[in-house]
Amino acid sequence: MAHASPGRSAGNGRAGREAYDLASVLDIAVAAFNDHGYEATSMGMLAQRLGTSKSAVYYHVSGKEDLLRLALDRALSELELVLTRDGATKGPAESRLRLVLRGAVEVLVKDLPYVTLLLRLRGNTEVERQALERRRDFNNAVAELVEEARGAGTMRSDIDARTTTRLLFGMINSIVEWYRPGGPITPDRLADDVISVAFDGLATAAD
Amino acid sequence: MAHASPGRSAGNGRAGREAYDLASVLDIAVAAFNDHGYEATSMGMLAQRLGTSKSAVYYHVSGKEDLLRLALDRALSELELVLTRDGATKGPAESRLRLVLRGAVEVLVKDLPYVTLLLRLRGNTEVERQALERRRDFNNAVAELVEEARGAGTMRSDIDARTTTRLLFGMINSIVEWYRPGGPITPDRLADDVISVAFDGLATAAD
DNA sequence: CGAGTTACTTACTGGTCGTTCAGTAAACGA
DNA sequence: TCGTTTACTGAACGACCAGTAAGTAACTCG
Repeated sequence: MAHASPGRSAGNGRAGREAYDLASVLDIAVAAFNDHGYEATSMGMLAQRLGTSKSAVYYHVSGKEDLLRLALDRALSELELVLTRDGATKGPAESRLRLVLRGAVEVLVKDLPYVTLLLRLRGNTEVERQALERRRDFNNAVAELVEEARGAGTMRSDIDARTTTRLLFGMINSIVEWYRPGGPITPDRLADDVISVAFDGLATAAD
Repeated sequence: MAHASPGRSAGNGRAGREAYDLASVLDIAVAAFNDHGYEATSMGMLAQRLGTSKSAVYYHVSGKEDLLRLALDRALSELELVLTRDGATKGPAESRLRLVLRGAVEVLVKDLPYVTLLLRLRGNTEVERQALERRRDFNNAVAELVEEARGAGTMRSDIDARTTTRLLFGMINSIVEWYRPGGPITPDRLADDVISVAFDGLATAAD
């Protein structure tokens, strides 16, 4: 029984049968993890969604935790790349901050399921704890930009810096809970809106 | 072996042995649910945290889902009460909105673990779906206040109303992920900060 | 001191979990 | 066609899961 589902790669010059490629397996695994939670997702459920058997999955990955590790690494790598983009390392702190925030929103939308998984971690296994540490490093990098912008006088300083950063991330990260690509709002527009609300607030501009 | 742990109620005039009271069982269950996720938390784990046996837990509650239902009902009831507070039903839309948001932050802090559990729901069981529906009703009530305030001209209208409300909730709800009572920031100050950032933004006031 | 009520304990059931293993079907090069 | 490599299949394993059944210890009341 040949499977016609996407994610198959055949005729690639290698010997042996056609196979699922890892990326497809990962996509489906991440979707399942987000639907039911990582721990509550069984390997049997993954196999069912892939249209194969449990043991077939084990041919591609070494175990359940391996899938989680691969998925989290993808999300984190993309986020970390944002910090090294042109414009994120030079210039006034506020414009660097805006650029990094915009980049974060873009990554969040582009790899929505992967970042969603990352943002829901609780840190109960070593894999999760290491991912949380990398995420904390990213957050700290952004927090430093906030501090710099406060020092430069372009951001308000009447509120605790940590609180500021956390509220900022709270707003941005919440996107994974409701934004779905293909809707009326483009990713570009979303980034504009988020940054505008974050910096200027929801009240009518008072000038 | 008499247990000296808190959450025991003895000498209350009833016949029979002293017992855990439901509130303590619920507190510990909610903490465990938040640590590991609801589905990944076993009744055995709950029993261990309570210092009893699995079947002892079943004497107090009819099952695992019952614990979830009780916990979610508590969080939702408190949030719904905020909508009926004095000042939340009369007056200008913006001040009503500010009052409701402040109330939401207060409930969020007072019943932090319970609201945390509510905010992490995925809707995989009937109990979860019903709780999500009540939560959506609450969100819609706040969304109406936002619409009114926009109509009155006190809130900016250049950004989609749904997006506005979602970013607002994103910021507020993120509190459960980092705020811990007993720290340097009082709940009152937290509410002030959140509402100030939401309405006026993070940029230095331009006047 | 019983009698009655409450709050358990110990032992167990059927089912599901992540993972493994021995065997095999399908594609390839020679 | 044959041998090799690749990608599986189906069955099984021990551990753990939510929930149950039957017995019993602890307490109050009369």
